[in-house]
Amino acid sequence: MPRSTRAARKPDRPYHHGNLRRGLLDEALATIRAEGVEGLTLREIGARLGVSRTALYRHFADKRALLAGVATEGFRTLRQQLVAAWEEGGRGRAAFESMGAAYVRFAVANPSHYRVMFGGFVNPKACEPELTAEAAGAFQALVDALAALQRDAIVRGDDTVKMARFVWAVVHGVAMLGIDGQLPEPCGVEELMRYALERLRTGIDAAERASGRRRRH
Amino acid sequence: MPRSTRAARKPDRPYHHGNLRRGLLDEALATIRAEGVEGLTLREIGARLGVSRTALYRHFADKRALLAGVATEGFRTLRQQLVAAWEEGGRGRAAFESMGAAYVRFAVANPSHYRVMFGGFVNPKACEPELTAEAAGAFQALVDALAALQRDAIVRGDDTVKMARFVWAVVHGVAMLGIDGQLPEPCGVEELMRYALERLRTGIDAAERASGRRRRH
DNA sequence: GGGATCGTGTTGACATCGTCAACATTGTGG
DNA sequence: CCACAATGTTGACGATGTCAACACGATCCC
Repeated sequence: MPRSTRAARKPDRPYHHGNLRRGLLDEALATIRAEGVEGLTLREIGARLGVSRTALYRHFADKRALLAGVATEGFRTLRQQLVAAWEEGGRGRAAFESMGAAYVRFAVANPSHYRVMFGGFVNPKACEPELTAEAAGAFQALVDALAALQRDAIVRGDDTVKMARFVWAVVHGVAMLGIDGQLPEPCGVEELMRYALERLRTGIDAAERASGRRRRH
Repeated sequence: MPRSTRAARKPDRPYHHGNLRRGLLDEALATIRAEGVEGLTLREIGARLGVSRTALYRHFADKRALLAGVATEGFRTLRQQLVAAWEEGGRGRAAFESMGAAYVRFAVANPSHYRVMFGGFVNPKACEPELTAEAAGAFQALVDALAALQRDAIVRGDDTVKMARFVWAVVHGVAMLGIDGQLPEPCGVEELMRYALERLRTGIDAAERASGRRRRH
């Protein structure tokens, strides 16, 4: 029957449908982006791909597995944007703040996708090794940047991973506030992020700290 | 029929079942706590209360409305614990840090409940005025504490709400990391929180900032 | 070249869920 | 005492995730 206007001269067309797994991930992400995570239904994305409802069970064990795949790709994209911001920004302090802005920008631009990544829809318990690996990769981008800043004595010499977790918490929190609409306007996120980066540097204490209390080792 | 061993001399027993709305909220929270948000089913909590499945539609318009109620109570509890930590801690810097610890403790002790509050299951768009009011109340506790610290010149004189948002983002981010199991051990949250409070005070910059750059107005 | 075999997609069916409409029951006010 | 509103029940419906059985298609092995 009319397999729609597909199935053409594409070289990588393994079997019946041209790379269904790819299409499933794309279509799922599109649906999530349009209608939110709750609006995702397996039957609909099957129909939208011109394929039956249970076809995806040959590529994903579960609905959660599909969501895990979407989350995995989200972490991959996020890492790419973080690394790009870091490298294009000159790998200095400005680049670091550019990373923070890129993080929040990603979250605000793709709120539903971001929620799939962090909303607890996927088991963090190593059920999906690829997911945890990709998430760790995105985090590693932040760790690497912080380590570079430490080498240049721009930031404190604390335990890098611990400091990275702190920074991650800050940007994650700002992104969450922005996504949940708990900020005045949509553009309020960027203003809050600017302020957060400032306070991230100097802290919130009243500015009377002398240069004592140095602890380099 | 055996209405179970209830319906006794309780004074506040408006109609057939003794305060069903209260029971629904409690049972829903218990189920969520035990099986997560996804495991909540209206039929099951009805059965667990010895009541039919559609009984709750007399008290909540929707499943989302029930979840909104659970979230509302979560914000109320959270605010109470925040205020308690602040007041019992002496309303000083130590009390402020105690507030942060209390926040994260609440989130880690009730991860599923916390997720209902922030997981996007409820519309932030003023659909539930009581929910937004209670959430604002919890946030206000933080604003009040920060304002007090500002009066005592313990923290910077920045815009209080903006600084409160920043602090909220930090504790929210730390809590999220802890809930998602992205931290080594369960007790890793408290260690990260301790570190986060330290860096919240002093920032992450290398400690060479002179006392210049003061900006009091 | 022709079956065996595995990968891939389809159909049918089922249990479960949220929700609505209609009905029953219970407490309250005139 | 009786209408009435508040509260709870039953039946039913559409939608959904998922499994079992089957059908098609490519590839491999002799």
